[in-house]
Amino acid sequence: MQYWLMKSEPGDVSVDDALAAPDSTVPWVGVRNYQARNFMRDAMRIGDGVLFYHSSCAEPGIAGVAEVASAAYPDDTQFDPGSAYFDASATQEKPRWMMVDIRVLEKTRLITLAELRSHPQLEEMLVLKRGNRLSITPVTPEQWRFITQTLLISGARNN
DNA sequence: GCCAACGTTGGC
DNA sequence: GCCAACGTTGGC
Repeated sequence: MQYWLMKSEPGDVSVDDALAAPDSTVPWVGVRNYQARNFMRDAMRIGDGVLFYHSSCAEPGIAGVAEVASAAYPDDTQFDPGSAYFDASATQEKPRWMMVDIRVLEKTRLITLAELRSHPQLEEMLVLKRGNRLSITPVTPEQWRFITQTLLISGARNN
């Protein structure tokens, strides 16, 4: 069992959008970065924990808890010339980009970037590192526990 | 919209 | 394989 943080632009796919989908599950379309793809293709397992992060928006932060709901499979938008995610060098025989399905388990209070940065326990989180641009990053068990237990459960009483 | 930081591309 | 130029990310 591993843990991940996955960024999505809420104007594209938000936690609410995922919850509105059948089985609260959405395909993680559009990853076009090799490192992020490799995480999905090589390291993710069904049932892994996912922090659903809203990025490139007014209030960036963790907005939900989710899980990996499928093995990796080809992202069909790479084959679609009409898609913003089209990749001319990908073929059906040799797909370049993969994705997994993500099932949202719970919409949480928004844990903002500023709040995440305020906790020394989280200072090693990759998503908080200077210049980080990876849309998928591993989360340690300790970080996962701190966020899902301390911030979301204990913290929920204060909200 | 700005811009720092990083990833990718492509000429050599 | 180097590295400059370019494109993208994403917070502010």
